[in-house]
Amino acid sequence: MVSLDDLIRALKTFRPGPDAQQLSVLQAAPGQSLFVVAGPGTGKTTALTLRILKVVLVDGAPPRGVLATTFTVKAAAELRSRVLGWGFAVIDALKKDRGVSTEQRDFVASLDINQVWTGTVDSLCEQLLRDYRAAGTQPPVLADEFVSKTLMLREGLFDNKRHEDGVLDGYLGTLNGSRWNFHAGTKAELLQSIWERRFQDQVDWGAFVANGPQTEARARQIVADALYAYEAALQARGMVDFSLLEDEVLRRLKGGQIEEFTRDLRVVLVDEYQDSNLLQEQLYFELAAACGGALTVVGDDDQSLYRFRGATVDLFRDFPARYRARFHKKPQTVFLSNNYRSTDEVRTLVNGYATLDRGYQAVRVAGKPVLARPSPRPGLPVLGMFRPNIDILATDLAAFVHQVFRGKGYRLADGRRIERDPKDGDVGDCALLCSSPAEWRSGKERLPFKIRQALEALNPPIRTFNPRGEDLPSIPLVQQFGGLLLECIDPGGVVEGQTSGIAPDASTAFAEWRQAALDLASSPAAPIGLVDYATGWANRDPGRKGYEWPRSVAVIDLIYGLTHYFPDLHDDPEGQVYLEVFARQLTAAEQIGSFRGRLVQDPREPGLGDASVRELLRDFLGPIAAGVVQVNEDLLDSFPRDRLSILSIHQSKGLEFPLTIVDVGSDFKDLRSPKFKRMPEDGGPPHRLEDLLRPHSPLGVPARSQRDRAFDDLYRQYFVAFSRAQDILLLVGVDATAPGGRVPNIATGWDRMGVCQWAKTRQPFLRL
DNA sequence: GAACAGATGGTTTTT
DNA sequence: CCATCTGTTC
Repeated sequence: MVSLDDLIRALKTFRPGPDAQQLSVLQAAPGQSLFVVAGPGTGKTTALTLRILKVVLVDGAPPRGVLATTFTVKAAAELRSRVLGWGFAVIDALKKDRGVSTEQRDFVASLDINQVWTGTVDSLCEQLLRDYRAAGTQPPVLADEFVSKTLMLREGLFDNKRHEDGVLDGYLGTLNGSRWNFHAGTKAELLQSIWERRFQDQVDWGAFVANGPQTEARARQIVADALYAYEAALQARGMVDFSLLEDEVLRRLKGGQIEEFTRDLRVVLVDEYQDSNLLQEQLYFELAAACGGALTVVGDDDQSLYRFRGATVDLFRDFPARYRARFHKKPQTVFLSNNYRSTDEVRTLVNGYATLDRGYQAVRVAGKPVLARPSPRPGLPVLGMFRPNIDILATDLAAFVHQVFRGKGYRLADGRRIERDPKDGDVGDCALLCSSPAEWRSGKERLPFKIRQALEALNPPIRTFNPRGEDLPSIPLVQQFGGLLLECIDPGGVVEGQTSGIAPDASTAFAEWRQAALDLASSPAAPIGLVDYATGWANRDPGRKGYEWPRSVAVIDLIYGLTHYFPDLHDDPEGQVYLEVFARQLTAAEQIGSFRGRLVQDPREPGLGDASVRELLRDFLGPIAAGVVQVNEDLLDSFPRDRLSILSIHQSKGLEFPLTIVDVGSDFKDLRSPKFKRMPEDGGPPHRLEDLLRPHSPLGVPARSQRDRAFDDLYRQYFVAFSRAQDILLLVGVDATAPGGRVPNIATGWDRMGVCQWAKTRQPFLRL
């Protein structure tokens, strides 16, 4: 083992050492539980990584005894690369260090940092079920989002025609809050949320079904039936979804069935703890119990954004008390408040924003310090661009971006300039963060659409990157590609016409897709050879004399064959994401269907071929066409350097941009604009779901009203958005919702009492 | 300036 | 479906 000083000396050979706050995270004894409250840009991954290295190098814990989990796949990958990268560098430096004895050198050389376990909770659970099971049993297959959505739709809703049931309809409609846009997909999502919360909140399900108000009794029973059908469908296929997976692992941990794994455990570290739910807390507590309560949690209550997915920020805020109740020891609280990301101006605005609403302070961690800066870092003022309407806003914003990244820079009134980094700066240094990246809302063009148009109209044009901007089934490329797949699999829709169980939305989209494909095929722009290729598939004609069409072909071959005629699907970043959706959904269909994603053609049994087509329509193309399947988060981990990225604030979590543009209200031109996004009057579906299920959970009913929770969520959202900025933060919106405007809006400095704090004092930004 | 009629706008985020 | 906006009329 080496000393802490040795470790820090080694670290300093390639990066600055830890600051005093980070030092207290690594100094604490391995068995000491830590509650690390880390604001944005304060180096929490750094502190976590260093603690891991310290536990291994200084305290001598075997690397395989260290377990570090985070909430997202992206964060897990980052933590892993940091642990390995710094680990190898530190080991390298120690080997060369003259102050280290031969014995110590041998120890260091013997370490295999690779054995440190990093990943998401779900990947941990999956591995535990796979590696530590009773002899002779099969590990369950994990049903990903694609599979579980498809099954919930098919078995939960369409089976027994529950989607036509008036009672269920009314019940889910109330939970949804509005009949607007209320279709099969929405219902399936609500059912899935109830299913997930049941496990996440550890709900006493029997009590929930039996103990509701009399008027709801039948509705609750139908919900229970639907979820049972979904569960049975998973079980029949030997599958588990994320909720069942975690629940099963918790059960086995409690039953001591995974001792082979837990007996080696020395420390457990959890990142992004503010987005944990009760089930996950129980998992962490069980794992920590195996190593004497050596549990370190890191997070930021102000950045908890995933209530709608079951996150309960109270678990983070109340961690010291909850830990004590379980382990009868006190965790040590450490605040990381030195912000290394942003300029003083941005930091000041972020600090002011977190404390602007009195009601919000009650849900924050007690005694949390403001973000500080060890040494001053003055920059340019925070900027605000507000315009009379969205068209002028889009034009002016496009011009601004163009001047900065393709022109001579943008000149402020005082002469200072905003310029791209002269070395390697490009539009990729800038991101537009919105509450939703959708380009359209009820047939109207939103800012992401208008900014795309405006940027493309400039010289030279700037393209945007926004794979989630459009409704997937209505993207022309998706329609053409999907239409060709349809025509190849089921020419003329003959089998489709005889197939039940295709959602009405999917049928409509299918018709559009087929038309788009036919239009493409008959247009002069049709790729050469495409028609012949597709006709070959449609006629099941191998096109060569002496060859026969195989009895069974994998549809993945068709996908790759067709891709050949759509270069955008592999060359264009957005196209790649769309292709991935088709490939993933086909994999899902393979896993749940009986034809394994294959197209069968058997002259002796014509019914078999039709059945394979039916399965592909229902399980492969149907969910994409119905809009149930969305572009997945981890499909877009890197952003093109030469495009303006448009992303939701949720997607931006954990990222930072030199120039961050936040849409604080391009949609809010008058008081008719949606209140739930700016000044809620009551809670939304996630808050209603909490109130519905928490009475039957150990968590108990939430202490705050739905409305207050809705406000809290909005403050957190814009806190995250504003704190992404490194150098320049630019807030954009329409005049009506600018501070002093008449449209109340949390994002422009209003508190929940209806007072605009930013209008009372000097505005915290410079108007452009 | 009040009262009325007809038009308008419109639920988000996702492992 | 409903709150709000806009225009018209007195």
